[in-house]
Amino acid sequence: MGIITKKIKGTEDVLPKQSYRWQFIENIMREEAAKFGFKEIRTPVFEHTELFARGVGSTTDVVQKEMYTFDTKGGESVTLRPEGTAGAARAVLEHALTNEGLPIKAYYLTSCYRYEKPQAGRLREFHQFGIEEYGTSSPIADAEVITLADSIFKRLQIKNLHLEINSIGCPECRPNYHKALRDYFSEYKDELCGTCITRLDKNPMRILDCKSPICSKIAENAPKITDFLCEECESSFEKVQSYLKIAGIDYKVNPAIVRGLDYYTKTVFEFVSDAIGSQGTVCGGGRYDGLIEELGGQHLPSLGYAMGLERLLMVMENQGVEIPSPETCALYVAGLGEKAQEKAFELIAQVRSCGLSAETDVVGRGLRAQMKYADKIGAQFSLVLGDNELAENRANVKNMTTGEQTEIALDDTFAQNFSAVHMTARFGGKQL
RNA sequence: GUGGGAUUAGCGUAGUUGGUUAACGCGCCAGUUUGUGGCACUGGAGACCACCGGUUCGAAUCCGGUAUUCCACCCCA
Repeated sequence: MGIITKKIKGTEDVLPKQSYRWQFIENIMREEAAKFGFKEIRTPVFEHTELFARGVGSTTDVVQKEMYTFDTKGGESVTLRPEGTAGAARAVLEHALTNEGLPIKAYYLTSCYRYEKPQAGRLREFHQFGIEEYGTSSPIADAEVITLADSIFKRLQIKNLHLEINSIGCPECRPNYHKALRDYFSEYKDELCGTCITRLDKNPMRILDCKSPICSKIAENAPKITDFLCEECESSFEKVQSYLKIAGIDYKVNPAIVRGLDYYTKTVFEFVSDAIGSQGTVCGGGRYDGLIEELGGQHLPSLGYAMGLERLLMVMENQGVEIPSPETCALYVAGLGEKAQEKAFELIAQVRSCGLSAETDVVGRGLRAQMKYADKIGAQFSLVLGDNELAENRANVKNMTTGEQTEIALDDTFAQNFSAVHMTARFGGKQL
């Protein structure tokens, strides 16, 4: 296959036959977000590289080795967004949205780009639904956004998701914890894996997350963040948990949950599925109270998360969740000859303006082939137009499921009458 | 970036002591006389056997490299 007919590594096409699956979950996300008072924000697919370096954190893997960065003709460095929060935060600052009242509640539904090696549940272009809430430090907000995620998963009929939460402290208490971790792990410096030795300096919390058997063995007895949280962080974490209980959401505190993006503080959480292989995190997020300040704004406590659409779809597929099929064509009009084609063209226009879908032949097929096509696209009704029908100005509308035929006049009342027949067949005569 | 598996028509597959027209199912297109789909039958289109190179009289088949894909590590959604 030549290069021009081959998609770029790590990207996916969503074909016409499949797109309804995406639309299904996207619609649910939009609806649930609206119920919780979140409005969509759309930001550009690329931003100044510096925004991600500052926002996401220049020491993170995402920034260091996974960004699609390039220079424009004007000589500025821009980057395809590797995640959604930085752009949203930038927009909040740029448009001074804080002046419109707090909290600012927004969601996004977009593509993101990371130059990673593709595998199950991981692509280079992938799609996220994300929640952003700026201007609240209250634990009730933490619980609310988690509740929103939970209600989306419920409507998606996803089973066996585990919510794991943790608190990674704030700039007040985290340094103490980092120190304790460094002291502890330094004892084992000879045994730790290579990457963990670098982590010792840069971000010792990541060692807790290491999958190497030796490191994770050592990490078992490492100091726990929960013993180092300051009063503020501790009480906040407790309140988040009590609100989750009120909401009836099961969770597990997992001290090993450490986010890989630098902006997180206090509450962090993940929803994890075991149905899709090793990339099981279907939703991840938490608080980022320092982000807006980091980007040059005033202190504005904030939080949010993102869920991966591809991963969600994979879970649903593996769990056999039934996604309602899209409506099929209500009426297919088969025409015999040019006169009939013209009439067919006129009739389908009439039906469409009545709010129903209608099609006719556009490739010049014979009657039999047209009927086969009508069957293939799942047309609910069909109608054959020939000389007889044109002469009498009447035709039979055929119910493709039952074979039953109903005679309808081919005049201005056609669409109305067809609509009535269609309605009767679909809803058993009950008008909605 | 590291490691393992895979790669034959649109899709799913068959094809080993290397031998000439690469097979099957599904799908697609058309027909089965006269104006009606699903079933059945008939016919047709569609593959330089991922790419490049090597071994050989001869390679889909053996060897090497590249690409892509799947899976795992890393990291994350």
